[in-house]
Amino acid sequence: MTTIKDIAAYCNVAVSTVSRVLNNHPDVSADTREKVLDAVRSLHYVPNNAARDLVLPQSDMIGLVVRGAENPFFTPIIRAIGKSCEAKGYTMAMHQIPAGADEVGEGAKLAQSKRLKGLILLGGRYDYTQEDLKALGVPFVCCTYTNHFGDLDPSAFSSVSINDKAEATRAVNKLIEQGHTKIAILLDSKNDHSISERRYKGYREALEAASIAPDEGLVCETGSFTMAAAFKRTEQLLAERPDVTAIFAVADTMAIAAMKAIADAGRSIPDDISIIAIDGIEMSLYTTPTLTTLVQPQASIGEKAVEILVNVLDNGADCSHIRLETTLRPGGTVGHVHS
Amino acid sequence: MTTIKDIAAYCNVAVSTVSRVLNNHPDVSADTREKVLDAVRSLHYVPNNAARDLVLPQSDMIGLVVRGAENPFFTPIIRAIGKSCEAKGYTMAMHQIPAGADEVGEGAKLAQSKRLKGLILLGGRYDYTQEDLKALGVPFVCCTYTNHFGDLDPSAFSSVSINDKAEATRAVNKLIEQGHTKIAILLDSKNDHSISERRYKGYREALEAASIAPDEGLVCETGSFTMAAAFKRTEQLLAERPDVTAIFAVADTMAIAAMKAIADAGRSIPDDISIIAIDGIEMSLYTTPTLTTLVQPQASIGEKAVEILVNVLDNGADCSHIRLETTLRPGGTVGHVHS
DNA sequence: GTGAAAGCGCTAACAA
DNA sequence: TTGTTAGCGCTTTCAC
Repeated sequence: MTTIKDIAAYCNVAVSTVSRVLNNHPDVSADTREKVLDAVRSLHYVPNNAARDLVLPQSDMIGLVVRGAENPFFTPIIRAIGKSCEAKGYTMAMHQIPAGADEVGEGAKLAQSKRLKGLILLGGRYDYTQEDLKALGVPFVCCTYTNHFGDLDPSAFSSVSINDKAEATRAVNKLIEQGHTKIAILLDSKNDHSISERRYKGYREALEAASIAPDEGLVCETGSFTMAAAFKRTEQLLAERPDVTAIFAVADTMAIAAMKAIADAGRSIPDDISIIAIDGIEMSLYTTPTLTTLVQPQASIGEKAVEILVNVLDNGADCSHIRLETTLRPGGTVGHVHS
Repeated sequence: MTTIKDIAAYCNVAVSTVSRVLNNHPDVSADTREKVLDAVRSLHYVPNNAARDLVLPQSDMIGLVVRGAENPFFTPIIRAIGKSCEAKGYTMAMHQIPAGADEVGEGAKLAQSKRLKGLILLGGRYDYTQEDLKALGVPFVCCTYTNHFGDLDPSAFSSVSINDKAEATRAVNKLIEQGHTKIAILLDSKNDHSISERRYKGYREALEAASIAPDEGLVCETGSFTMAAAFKRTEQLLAERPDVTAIFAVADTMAIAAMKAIADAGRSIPDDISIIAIDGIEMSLYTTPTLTTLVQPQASIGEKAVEILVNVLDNGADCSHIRLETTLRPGGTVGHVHS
């Protein structure tokens, strides 16, 4: 393995000179610079990041901890975060963890072991406590969620998300407007302390405002965000409740699985069953009919997250919370009730 | 930041003792071990990987370079690779690069800067030259592809993939069996030196074997693997060639986009147009009708890749090439020709 | 069973 | 403009 020492020896200069060239310091003569650069190429030198990280007080890295990276909803957000980091002169280090894992613990480890400057947590829990964050030690922003169930002081963390409850209400209202009253909700769990719980609250509020009595038989918990679970649960719903005329799915993926179950059962969308969701993943543009959904501004979510963090890092700005709005993308899955 | 020095001071032992405890060396008294472990917890110690990597001759890391990670086809493979690495006592370091980027160059950098033991390249090019691999320096395995267009000596690299050409032939034969002769192919490019080119060859062979004259008007190049491009190109095909009765898409995502274009054009699947693809992503289970596709054994692909690499690493085994087979998953998108 | 000390590759004072 | 050197946190001989 080639090191700067080898380069230095090869060029008859000191290691510090090589280091200066490598880091684009100004105080090097053009001659020396060229000589070193040549040696770098011909000796196939590649910097050892471990050594660099070790000596540098901090890296220029922003850590991204993604919880459940198999979720296609995150893909465009991740891309946006990567691009924004680069544009601001930072490097993004992504770390994927399973859907159930502890993003704060992982983030803390990442932050220390890689000397991160800051952290973006994508798709985490809504219930951090002050205690949880003790270990973190660097500024961070919660991306796609905030801290509804924890006891965090809003001035101690940042977040970018939609208003899950309000958007859910808005989605369900679209169904109510069409005359639906037998409206099912398809969710992970009523009390997952995460988006399902928040969106369930919004669903209940919409029903209440329209004086529709809640109906436990229409609350379809799946126990996960997988399409397979959503499919099975929808089959069950259709079998048990022939009176249902509309479904609100808390995620596009679940809605797509539900649409399949509905089609398989020989019912038609939207004539027999209407369906609406929240997310706006690429795939939902290609269902037949096109899924009606509240599209989250995925790129903006990613960009804003980086913006907030960099502002804190570079300018010592205060923490902030951004609530973005969804855009209704009318598809063909919501229609008048026929019953 | 807590270091082993702090722990050592706190416990009144030497740093070497702390290091021994941290690395599970046997020569430490139970007492000392406990004391140190306690300190680790209460001082919130997290090892600094940079320092560890620096001093260790090699890390236990296997690098994974994913080219075009937005492709949902890769998701299960990545998961399998991660799990397998862990099971074999290795750590996976994933590095995502854009669809067009140079995976070998990136891999070489990664390998040297992180002192990787080996490398898995996911979704790379088929046309490496000996020269390209000079820089790499560690054993590697090509995952989902092999070296059809380059000049590599098969004994100098490993690969896990399907036989793209043969599987494409198989897919197209399924259409021919149903009486189709006006069979379009939906692909990135006829000469992308990658899966499109290989699968195009298979398509041509199937036609030839069935004495169907090739028809350039039915070769639909999209210039990318995006769904949007596949959708547009299918619209164009339907407009220009009302005689087409079947489509072979080189990827499930493209097939799903095509199905939407067909439905939007008021044609029915499979009555008017049949469609078959290769991949078997989760989403293709939830289209209506269910997509008929040749399912790649995604988990096995990932597992085999790790197995080969670890075998080379641990046992000095030779490079090897594994060709896996797909499984036909009959859906509802292929039917008899009606014309 | 434990400690002292060398050194991994690199950067950044400080000297020259 | 360049060289010398200390030290980042860690592991690992080599003594004791």
